[in-house]
Amino acid sequence: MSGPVITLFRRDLRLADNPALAAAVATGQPVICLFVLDDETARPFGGASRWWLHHSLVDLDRALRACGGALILRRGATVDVVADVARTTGTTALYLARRYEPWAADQENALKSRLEPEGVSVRRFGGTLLSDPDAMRTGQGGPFKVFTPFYRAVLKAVPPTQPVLAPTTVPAPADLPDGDDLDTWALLPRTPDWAGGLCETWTPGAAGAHDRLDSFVDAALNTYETGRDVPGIDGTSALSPHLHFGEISPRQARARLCFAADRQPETATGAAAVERQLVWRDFAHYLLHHWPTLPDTPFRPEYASFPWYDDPVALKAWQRGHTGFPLVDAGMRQLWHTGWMHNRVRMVVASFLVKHLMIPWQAGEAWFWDTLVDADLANNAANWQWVAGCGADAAPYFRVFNPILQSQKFDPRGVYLRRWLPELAALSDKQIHRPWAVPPLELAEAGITLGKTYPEPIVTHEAGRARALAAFQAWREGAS
DNA sequence: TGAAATGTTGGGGCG
DNA sequence: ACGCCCCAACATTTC
Repeated sequence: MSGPVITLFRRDLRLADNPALAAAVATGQPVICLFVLDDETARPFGGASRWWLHHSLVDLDRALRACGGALILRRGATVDVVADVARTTGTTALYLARRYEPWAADQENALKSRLEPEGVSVRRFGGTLLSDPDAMRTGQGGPFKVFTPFYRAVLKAVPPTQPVLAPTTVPAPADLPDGDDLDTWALLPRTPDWAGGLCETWTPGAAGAHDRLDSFVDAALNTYETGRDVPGIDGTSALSPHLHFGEISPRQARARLCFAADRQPETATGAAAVERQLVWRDFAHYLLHHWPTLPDTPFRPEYASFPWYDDPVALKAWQRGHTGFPLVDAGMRQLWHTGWMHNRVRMVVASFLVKHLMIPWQAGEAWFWDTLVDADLANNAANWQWVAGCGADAAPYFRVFNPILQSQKFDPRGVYLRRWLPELAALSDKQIHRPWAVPPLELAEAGITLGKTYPEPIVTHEAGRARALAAFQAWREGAS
């Protein structure tokens, strides 16, 4: 009688299309499903992520119980915890999905070197990304630094395939190892409980992920290519947190889009555009895998000497949505309330922080890390660096988003602005994008007192833009 | 996966 | 008829 095997769940909190779990079940041995809360090896979860993780673990445990398994929860350094569970249960093999954070390779190697001398084989699987970052190379043999060639290479190397079905049973060993009670991890906010908006917005877990994908395919896929830029409608998939925690795999999402029955031409267009976004996700993880310093250090090293400002007052105004620019403030308040922000608005608020306020992108990255339910080290770092101009294939520093134009262009009726800034709701569609330019009488009629009910702009667009461009030019001349 | 400044063109009003 | 100007529309370049 051989001992059990361990499936280590990390960012793959699902049963279907989970290669590591499928391989563990295929051994025919009992399977110990283990999740380790490891605040020692990895960067600790942000607040919003902890809320999501709690509910996702509840859902995964429920799904496992429905097919004869159970989820064992432990806390500590992953290598120590796994070694302990393996020793006390007579485990013969460990199955896990690879991760690509800077610490991941070390951790996976440490698991190998600790467990294999004790007779526990370690097998790593994919499933978190569409592509294998080690397999994707340019013609010269180096790693990609530009998105478009990477995108083409991924589409060529990884055609859409059908996901693997969930196992019907996950046989648990007769003697389950001890695990923590999830509530003792205190992942949910207590005093104060700020999670109300999150609860209203999200259903963490695999079932919630597939419901979300279904409703997206029904309601928004055909218009995705243009609708994805309109923050006032549900034009995006909003799958990001589900993908981050692996409640749904990118292959599952892609297959649902690409193999949809009775596809119309616009369905194919929308599917291709979503697929492109999934490859952006792969690209961010690819960059992080090959450049582990991406979360802290500019990809273009010369940016280390860029003269960023240390401005805690402006940073706080940005965080709280008190900049005086309606689109920026609406975005930051959507983030605070729901743990998520529309992608178009993310670009605008990020550009505002690093250009108009000249605050380092790392400060924005840290805030997003704490407040986003989809906080993801790879996406967060790669995208902040992209906006700041110091990333791979980045927008140049002088590309400054105009928060007023973006507002007029993508939210012309002020639908998004009114949803998140009710204090401006009485302004007209024309005026709501720039309340500081509204005549005093009309402001009064709309019940607005600038500086009281809604802030004055903390910097004008023209001055902020000019300051950023001047700093950029002076820095470049000084560097050369 | 910009925006603003600058340059070019062409239609139409008008002396 | 012609030249001149204005300006919108579009293209290019510059930040």
